[in-house]
Amino acid sequence: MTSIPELIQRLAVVTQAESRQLAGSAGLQPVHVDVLRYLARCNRYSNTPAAIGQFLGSTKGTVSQSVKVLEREKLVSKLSDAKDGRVVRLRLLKKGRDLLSRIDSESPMQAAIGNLGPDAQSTLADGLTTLLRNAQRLNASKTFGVCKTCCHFRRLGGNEFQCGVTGEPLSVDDSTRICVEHESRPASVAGD
Amino acid sequence: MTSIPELIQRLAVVTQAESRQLAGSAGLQPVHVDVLRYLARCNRYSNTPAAIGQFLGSTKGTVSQSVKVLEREKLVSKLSDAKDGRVVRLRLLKKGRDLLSRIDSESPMQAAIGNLGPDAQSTLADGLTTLLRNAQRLNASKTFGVCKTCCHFRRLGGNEFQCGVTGEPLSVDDSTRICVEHESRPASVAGD
DNA sequence: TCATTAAGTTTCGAGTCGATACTATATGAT
DNA sequence: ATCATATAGTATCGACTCGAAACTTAATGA
Repeated sequence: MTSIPELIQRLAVVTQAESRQLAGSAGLQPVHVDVLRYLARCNRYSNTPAAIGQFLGSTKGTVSQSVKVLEREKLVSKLSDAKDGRVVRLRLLKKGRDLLSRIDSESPMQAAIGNLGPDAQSTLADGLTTLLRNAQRLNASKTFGVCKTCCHFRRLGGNEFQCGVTGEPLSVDDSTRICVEHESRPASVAGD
Repeated sequence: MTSIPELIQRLAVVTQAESRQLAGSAGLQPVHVDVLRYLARCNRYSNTPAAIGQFLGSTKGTVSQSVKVLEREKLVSKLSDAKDGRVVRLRLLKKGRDLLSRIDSESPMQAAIGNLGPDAQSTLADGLTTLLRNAQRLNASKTFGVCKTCCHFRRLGGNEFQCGVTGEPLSVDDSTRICVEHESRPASVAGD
């Protein structure tokens, strides 16, 4: 019986090694793939270098460098925000999207999860979720959840939603995307 | 409900950020701590640069560099093997051991796991173990388990054990240490 | 004895990463 | 309106990782 920290570390090593290999086959570093994956999952408020830095736990300097590489490789494009001239908006280009799906389809880790059986998957997901929430709370790090699970998420009725922070309407698709502004709802249904 | 790969990735980011901070406070990189932790857990057959490389999924060149740093910082010492002049044996020095325990005691992730409750912990450990085994099998990577769970582990009777590969006797302590030569036993008790 | 293999080291180039200094745009208090 | 301050991002530096390749030394085997 191995301890949980050791298991997580092992899993992280395997994941990292796999990521290095898959990213390397495209001439990239693991972080670059992490950035692409984030951009594929985040909502329209969260596609900025600053948000990436918070999501990946790195500084703006590092993010700036990484983005430069991705831009050079035509995987991502920059455009500056219309309202605030300081902020840069990042767009995942087709080449980036294709790269991501290729990588995901070749990932043995993904396959390993698929081999797990639905029950095992859902209990594992539950355990990991609680652990992650705990760790994030103790580390005082952002939760970065999906819109739907945020305390500012308002259901207007039917398939109409609204963000309590910006007041903007949200589509069904919006509601499943990752947001920087995400705040967990005070544990309602989730097991403790 | 977030997907398992995403949960693992989030957990890895939090762990990595935490590790960077804790390692950084000692003037080290995360990898250095990983090496120290491995040396604290491995058995007498497995304290070589080559084994570290396999355990951490990096090349011998990289390991050589990292070990050089650890040696410079007096956290680890080298001595060459008596039987085989090519192999280097690494010893974790007191300063290294102390650093490790300080880091572990300050880790919010450790605390988060502690907050989990015994039942949640054991089901989580089970899920992670199966997932890890699957991933390792698919990645054709070494399992690196503890002696006790190896297919070459022989129980002689009482507290006397033996390694089927080297033929050497193993103590109780030996049997709980990580080994490079580890091979999983063909799934006997472990749940699928 | 000589080729081959294995364990480590060294060096190189691209890149991460934290730190720091910097630019440019927004915001807020007087 | 002005000026201090905060925020988003960029640029540069030094220590380090990492893969690759060349190299050294020691073991192994035909």
